[in-house]
Amino acid sequence: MAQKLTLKKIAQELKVSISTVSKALRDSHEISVETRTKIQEYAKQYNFKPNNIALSLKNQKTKKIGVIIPEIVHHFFATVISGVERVANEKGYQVIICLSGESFDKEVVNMDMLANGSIDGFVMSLSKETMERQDFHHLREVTNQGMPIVMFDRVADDIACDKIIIDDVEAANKATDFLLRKNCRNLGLISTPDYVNVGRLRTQGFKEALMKRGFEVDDQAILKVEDIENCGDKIKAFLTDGKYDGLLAVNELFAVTASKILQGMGKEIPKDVAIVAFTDGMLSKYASPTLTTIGQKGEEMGGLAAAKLIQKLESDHQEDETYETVIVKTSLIERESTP
Amino acid sequence: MAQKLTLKKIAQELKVSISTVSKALRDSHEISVETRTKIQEYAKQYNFKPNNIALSLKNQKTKKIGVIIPEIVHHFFATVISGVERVANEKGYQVIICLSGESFDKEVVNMDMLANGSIDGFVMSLSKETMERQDFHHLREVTNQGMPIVMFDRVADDIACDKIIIDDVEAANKATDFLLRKNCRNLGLISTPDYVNVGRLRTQGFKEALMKRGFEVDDQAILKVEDIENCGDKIKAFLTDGKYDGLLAVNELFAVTASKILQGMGKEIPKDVAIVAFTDGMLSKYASPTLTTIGQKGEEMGGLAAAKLIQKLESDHQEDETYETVIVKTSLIERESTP
DNA sequence: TAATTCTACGAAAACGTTTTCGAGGTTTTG
DNA sequence: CAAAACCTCGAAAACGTTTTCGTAGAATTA
Repeated sequence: MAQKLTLKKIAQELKVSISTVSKALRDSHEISVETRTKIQEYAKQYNFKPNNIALSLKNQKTKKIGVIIPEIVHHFFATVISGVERVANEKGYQVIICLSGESFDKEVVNMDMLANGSIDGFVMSLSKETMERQDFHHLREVTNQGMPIVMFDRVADDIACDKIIIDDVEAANKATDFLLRKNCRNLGLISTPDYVNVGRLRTQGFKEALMKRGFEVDDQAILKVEDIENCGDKIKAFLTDGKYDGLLAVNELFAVTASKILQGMGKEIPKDVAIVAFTDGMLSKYASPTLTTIGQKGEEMGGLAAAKLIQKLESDHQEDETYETVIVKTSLIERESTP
Repeated sequence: MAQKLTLKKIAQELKVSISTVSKALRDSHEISVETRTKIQEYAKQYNFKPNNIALSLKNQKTKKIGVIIPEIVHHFFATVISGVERVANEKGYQVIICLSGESFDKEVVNMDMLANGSIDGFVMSLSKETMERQDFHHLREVTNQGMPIVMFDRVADDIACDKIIIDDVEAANKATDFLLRKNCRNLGLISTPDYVNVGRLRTQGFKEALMKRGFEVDDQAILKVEDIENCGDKIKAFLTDGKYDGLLAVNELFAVTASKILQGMGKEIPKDVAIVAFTDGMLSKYASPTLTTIGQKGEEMGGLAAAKLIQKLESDHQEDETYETVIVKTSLIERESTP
C-alpha cells in the first residue's frame, strides 16, 4: 500500500532539493560522489522509477505508438500487431490498440482520442466503412498536426504518409497464373466489393493474368461477397453449376468455405477443383485438404510499419517530407489444394 | 503543420488568462456569457482538444488499462482483447497491450514499464514461464502500490486480486461425461504439462469423470505435450496403437492435429473415434470434420475482466479489499466430430 | 453614503519530471 | 593576497491542465 515514490519524497527524506535528487539519479557530476551514492542507494532500495506521465509531458513525447485496426480476431491483423509490438518493444516503445470494428465513426473517435497527446504516431489499417466513404478528413487532421501515420494493407492512396502493402495485383496475377499452369481452364474468383482496396486490386490481378494468357474474362466468374459472416449461401449459389476447375479466393475463409461446399457436392480437391487462397493463416494450415495460399506476411508488415514510424519519429527534422510505399513480397505456399 | 493548440495559446490570442479559458471551456458561471461564447467559438473553430498527458498528470489517472498476455496470435487471446477493448471503450478507457511471448522476463519488464504511471490497472494472463517458476514478485509489487489487477485464464492462486476463469475441472468433467454417454469406452486425453493451470485442471476433470463412472484411470492414456509448435510427432506416437475410441484435447490445435493423424491412419471420425476439444475457435468451425468443442467465451471473459477492473478503479475507496473470482460458464458446442 | 454582496476575472499551486542559471564556499592561480 | 576557477547544490521555469483563492470594480442594501 506504500504510495508511489517521487523525487519530491526522496528529497524530503534525504533533506536535499528535488533537483539534486534528479541529477544524482542521472549520475550528474554536478553532485558530489557522496551525495550521489546516498541518493542512488535510497532510490534503489525503495525501487524508485520515474513517472512516465511526467516524462511524457516534459519531453513532449510519449514513447507510445497507436495502432488502429478493424478487428483483432482476424489472424492477419493479429500477426501485424505481433510484428508492431515486437519492433516497438525493441526500441523502447509501447503499443496502444484501438479497434474500429469496421466502423468509420469509431475510427474517427479513436483517432481523436489518441491524437491528443496519448501517442507519438499511428500505425493503421482503414475500416471498410472508411474505404467505402472515401472520407479521410480525420487522417488529414492528424497529419496536419505533424503527427506521422504509417498505413498498411488497407491504405488511402491520396494521404501523404508512409505505406506498407503487398502488391495485390501482382500476387493475384501470380496465383492465377499458377492455376493456369496447373491446367485449370475455368477459373472463378471469390472476392469482396471493390471499395475494399485489396478486393479490387486482387480482382484486377486476376483479370490481367487471364487476359495476358489470352483467356476471356467473364464477369459472371467473379463473385463479390459483402457479408463475410454469412458467405456460405452466396458461395454455394456461385458454385452450384459446377463449372469451375480452379478457384482463387481473396481470403482463407472464403476458400475453406468453398472447399467444403465443393466436397459436399462430391467434388474432389484438387483433382476436380484446385484452390488458391490469400492469407496464410491457421485455417489454411489445418483445413482438409490444406490450402495453397499466398502468404501476407503480417508479422513482417507490422514490423516494417513500426520501424518506419519510429524512424520518422526520431529523425530530428519533421521537415523530412518524403513518403515511401514499401511493397512486401508475397510468396506462394503450395499445399494440398492444388495439384 | 499547425502546432497543437493549448490553453495558453488561446489565452494569448484572446488576451485573457489561462484560467479564464479553462473555465470558459468548462462552461463555468464564473465567466461572463460574452467571454465564454467568444472563447468557446474560438476553441471550436480551431478544434481545441485538451492534452491527455496533462490531464493524466493532473488527475493522477490515465484512463488507460494495461493488458498483458502471452501471445496475440492465439484466437482465444484475441477474443479476450476484443472483449476488453469493447467494454473499456464504452467506459472511456483505452487499452495498452503488451505481449510476454510466454517469457517471464518480458512479462516483468512490461509490467514495470506500464506500472510507472502509464496505466491505472492491469488485465492479464500469465506466461507459461511464470506459471512454471511460480514467481509472482512482480505482481505483488504492483498490487502493493495499490494498483489493481484482474487476472484471467492463467491465474496465480495466491495473489490477492480479482480473477476471471472458466471452471476447467467441471468443463473437462462434462466433456468426458459426454464422450462416455456417446459410448466411448477407451478415452484418451491430450493435455499440456501440469504447470500450465488449465492443463492441470482439465486433466483433473478428465480423471474425476472417469472415476465417478467407475472407469479406471490409466496415466498412459494422458499425453502431456510441451512443445505446441511440433506437437504432431508426439500425438502420432500417442495414437499409433489405435486403442482410443474417444479423445479429449485441451485446445483445438491438438484436436485437429489428432483428427488428421487418425484420418491418415484410416480411421473415421466420429464413427471410430469421437473428439472433443477445448477452445471454440476458427479451426473447430472449419476443420474437417468440424469439431465439437467447449467454448471458452474469450469475449465474455475479457469484457468481465475490464468491467471488474474499471469498477475497482472508480470505486472511491481503495480500501475495498475484497476480491472476487468469477467463473464463466462453458458450453458444449456439438459438431461433426462426435456422434 | 457607507457597508455589503456580486460579478468577472487573474494569480498561483499542484501533478512529477528535467534543465538552466545563479550563488555560496572552497581551491587554485598569478 | 586578490582574482579566478571550481565544486556543490538549490531555485525556478517549463510541459498543459484544473482548481482554489484573492481582488477590483460594480451593484445592491441599509
